[in-house]
Amino acid sequence: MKKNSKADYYNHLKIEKKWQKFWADKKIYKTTDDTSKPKSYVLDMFPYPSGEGLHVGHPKGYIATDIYSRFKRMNGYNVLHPMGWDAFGLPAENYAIKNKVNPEIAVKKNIKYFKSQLEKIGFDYDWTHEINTTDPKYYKWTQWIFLQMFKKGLAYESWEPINWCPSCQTGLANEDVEDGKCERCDSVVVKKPMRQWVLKITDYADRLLKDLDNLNWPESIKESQRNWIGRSEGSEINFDINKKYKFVLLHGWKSTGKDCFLPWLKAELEKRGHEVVAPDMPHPFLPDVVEQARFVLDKIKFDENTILLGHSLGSVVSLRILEQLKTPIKKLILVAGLMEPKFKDKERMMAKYLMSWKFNFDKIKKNAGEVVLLEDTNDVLIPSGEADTLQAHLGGSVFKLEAEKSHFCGRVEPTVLEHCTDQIKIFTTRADTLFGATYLVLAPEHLLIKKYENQIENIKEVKKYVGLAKKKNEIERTAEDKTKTGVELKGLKAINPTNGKEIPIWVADYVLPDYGTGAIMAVPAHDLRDWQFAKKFNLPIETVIHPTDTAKTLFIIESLADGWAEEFKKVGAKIEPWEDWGVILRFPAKMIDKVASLGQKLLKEGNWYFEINGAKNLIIFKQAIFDLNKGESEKAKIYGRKVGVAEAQLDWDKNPNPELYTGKGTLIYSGIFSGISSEKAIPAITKFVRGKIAVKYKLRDWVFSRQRYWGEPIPIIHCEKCALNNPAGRGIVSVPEKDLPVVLPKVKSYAPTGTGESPLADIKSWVNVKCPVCGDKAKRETNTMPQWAGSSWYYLRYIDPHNNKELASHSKLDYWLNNGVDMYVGGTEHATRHLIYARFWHKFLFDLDVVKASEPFQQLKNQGLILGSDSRKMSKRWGNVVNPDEVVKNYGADTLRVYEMFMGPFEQSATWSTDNMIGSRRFIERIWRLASKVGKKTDQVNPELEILFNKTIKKIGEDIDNFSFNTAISALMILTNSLEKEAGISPEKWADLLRILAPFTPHLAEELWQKAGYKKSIILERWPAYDSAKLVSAKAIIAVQVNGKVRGEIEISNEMDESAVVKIAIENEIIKKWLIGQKVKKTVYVKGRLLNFVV
RNA sequence: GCCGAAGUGGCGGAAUUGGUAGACGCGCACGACUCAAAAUCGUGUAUCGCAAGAUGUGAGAGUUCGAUUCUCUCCUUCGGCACCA
Repeated sequence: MKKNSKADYYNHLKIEKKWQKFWADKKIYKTTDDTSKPKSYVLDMFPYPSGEGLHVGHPKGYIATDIYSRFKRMNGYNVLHPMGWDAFGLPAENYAIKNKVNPEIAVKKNIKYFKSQLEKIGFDYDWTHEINTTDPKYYKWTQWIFLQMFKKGLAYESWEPINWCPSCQTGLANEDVEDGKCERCDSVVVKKPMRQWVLKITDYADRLLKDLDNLNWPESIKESQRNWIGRSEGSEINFDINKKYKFVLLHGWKSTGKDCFLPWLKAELEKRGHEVVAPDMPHPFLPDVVEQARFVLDKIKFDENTILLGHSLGSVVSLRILEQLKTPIKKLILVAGLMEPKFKDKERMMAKYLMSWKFNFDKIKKNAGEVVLLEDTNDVLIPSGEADTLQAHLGGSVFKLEAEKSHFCGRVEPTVLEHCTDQIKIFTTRADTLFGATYLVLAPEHLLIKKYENQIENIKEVKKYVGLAKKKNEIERTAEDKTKTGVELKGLKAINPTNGKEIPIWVADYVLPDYGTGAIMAVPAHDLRDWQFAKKFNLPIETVIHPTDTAKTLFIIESLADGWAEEFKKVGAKIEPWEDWGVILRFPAKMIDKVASLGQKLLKEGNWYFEINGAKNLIIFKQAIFDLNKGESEKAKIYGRKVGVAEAQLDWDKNPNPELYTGKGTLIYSGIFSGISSEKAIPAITKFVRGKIAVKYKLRDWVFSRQRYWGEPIPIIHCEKCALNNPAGRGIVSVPEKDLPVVLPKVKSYAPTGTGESPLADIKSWVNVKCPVCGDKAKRETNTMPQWAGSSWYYLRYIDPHNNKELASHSKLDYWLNNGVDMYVGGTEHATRHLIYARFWHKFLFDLDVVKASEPFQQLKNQGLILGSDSRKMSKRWGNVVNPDEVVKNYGADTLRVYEMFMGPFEQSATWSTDNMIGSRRFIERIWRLASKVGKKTDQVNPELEILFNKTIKKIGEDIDNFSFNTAISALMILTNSLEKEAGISPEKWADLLRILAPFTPHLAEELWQKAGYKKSIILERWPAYDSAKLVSAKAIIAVQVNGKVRGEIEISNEMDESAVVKIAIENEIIKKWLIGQKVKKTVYVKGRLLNFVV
């Protein structure tokens, strides 16, 4: 008390209040749009203003951005560091329901409290940029963005079953569900079919994934997003269904024999077991349709199992035939069909006069069964749109395709074949295992089950299973110890396209309806789930992949010259005779190199060898000679197959007890693909079975409707009259932009109705409106947007928060967001929701040319949690919440700031300890006391201090840039410790210290700055520069090692070269002791660090 | 199961183009100041050992003159995804 007069006492309450008022009065932190300066946009994830207020964990990120933004200001940047409120959402609404008050009121109160808490910590926010997502002036633009998405087809209505939380009484997005439970309340989510608005985020899946690579974000967040998007590349492959039909194929004008795809189609269909008749028509060069129809009817019987296919003029014949039938056929396929003489070439226009073009379409329609119309988009003979005309008379489905040759004149027309047979499309990432597909599995929701209802023998059993599966919720369906259930669709079989084998079709709930095609091929030998299923239901298991690294390698030669057998045995080969013409050598894969070099020697002695497809198979032929160096490997392979090498491989590894192997490897038992690697087989087999490479994502479209009150109304109007006028548009009319915002009305009851309608539906005066298009009676959409809507674009509004013409001015957006937000800080909990949604919206706005950069947040940092003193998450439930107001009151805002930054690495979680905080308080008080030394004369100048100052200034700058605040503060403490040892501090050094301290402890720095006689705010000062020539001291103490162990220390000066340093070292008494009697083999000198003697 | 991050004193943590492990802070011990206490200041503080010295960064191996840092195998903790074909 005697030493410290009252005025000298560090009174944090007084000082902090004083400077907070000063900053506010002088508008120190006002952001300007001065575009001559470089900009730095520093952003915090804005809080949801809950009733509980902030706890000490919340400000951790805000303190970091505050330090960072102050540092940027001092380095000449124009800084935007705003704050606002994400205030829509369930807690406010639930509070409103309970207390029967408008949530607006609670939100206002909470914001006021939050703001007062933040202001006490001394942040440099420019409050003139404050925003609130529940302000109609703000959500006007949220609605506007929604409308732009609607216009582009990215917002659509859907009736698909969605996740419904029975407790929150609202639909949820996929992202809101964790382990089948509602993320918010932990209730088990159920599937509920209902009308909802959905945003097509999947259109952006590829870009959302790719652009992650260039972001300066924590790897873990990027990885989470990659997992969430879940891209997988695979193949879509069609499996024919084995229903056998009688096909009647009718060719067109002149298109007989080889000029047409029909012979090929006939062969393909016959291969699949169908009966096919393809008659050659009479007078093909001068056709008479009536005559041809009669000809066919005389020759061929039609029944309910017949499929009639007509190509070109053959389609006209088909129509004539159908007119005359007594009973309907199965299916009519018209390929490049026509019903009027509309040929483009003159010769064929004769047809107009050759025959009658009048048809009894009622009769035809009755007899046609299922109708399929195929049109070539590049048809040179008949005009486009003919299929549509036919459809108008016959019904059925039109497919507009690109034929192999115009007018379907290719000799091979796969698309036609596809429409002839019924198929199941599957998605697989392992097309290499296709030969091992022994059954198919459909999801219970698969449409095919309904289509084949009449042909499934056990349809009752199937329907029962499907019904049960649909009732199950996500948890029941996926968890349950993963026990497999399922039912076979009896009477139906699929055909494995690789080998034509019939395989059973099952329905099982382990196949999900909304991923891939909702159907899979099951390869039990190489997939765990299929394996479990096959074991349970006793389905065949066929091994087709062998692990490459453990594979025995096969080696076939015709005969071995003398001595060679011995050579091969030496490298571990076993030799057996093969067939009646050669021998097989088997050897472990790891010996491949040695065997190969023996093979090389054989080659030189006049034998020839080749390697099949890079698999570790070595095959030598004596009689056939193929020189691989002359590019004859293909020929050699063909020869190999001819002499049965591929077959030999099939026999080689037959295992009566197949085992599960899910890895990739070398193909076996896969026909001509045997011996090649999985990687090569995937595209090759896909092509072989006419599948196509396809990409699937796990990401689902964003369910955007909430059946709750407290959210942005979706700006859509439903009009029945418009729906009648234009059925395709379904009467969905967007609210005209001039009528935005659609303001959330006041209601009597905020409680959700539970019926899937929002409480807004009850307000007749609000719901009933005039249709903006036709003026008729219409109704407003009553769903609201999810909480994530407002936060998906808020960083844009901060830039120009009061603009009532646009969401923000173009020029300001260009300046502040030319490369996105520079620094974004928040918690990891937003990895797969806010951060994906915001990227999606930003990319959409980028496509609209609203923003310049394709990504919103260039750099992202995640703050670690602050846990309660019991190491649990701070929560009212545990009673471990610490209110920053208390800490600020008792220890001061600056102490809180230093402590939170010094607790540990920024991204790591740390346990709160009020005891530990005392260190930060002491540090601040030590600096306070240091002020008394300023200007006092020092006895002698300390050159080391100069070095330390320069080093510290450099380090702090780098550390702030890297968010390494804990080490920055440590460096400040080291500097302070050394200054305490000085008798006096020069005013210049003092000013430097205060300036590097200012971002961390702004109140303290301002106070001491003012005391030192400066008038302007310290935050307007420039960051001190360091002298890079003064970073290393002239003298250094280095370690001396003997054989890598530290044995002593010596003092050297920096200019000394190695020999000088060695000289000092060997004269050192302690070192000497370790070198006596030893011979120094080598010395290693690391400049300024250490010297090592190797003895 | 797949992917990612991490494991260092009593505690929070520091140190990476491979170069003195434990900076800085908390705590603790002793001392100074005081009638006394608090505050403050000083000294010490990885482990074993009186010492010389030995050991030591989750475990084990390897590369190297030298490894917390690089390679391999394994263990533990945390996070993401998960019947996703």
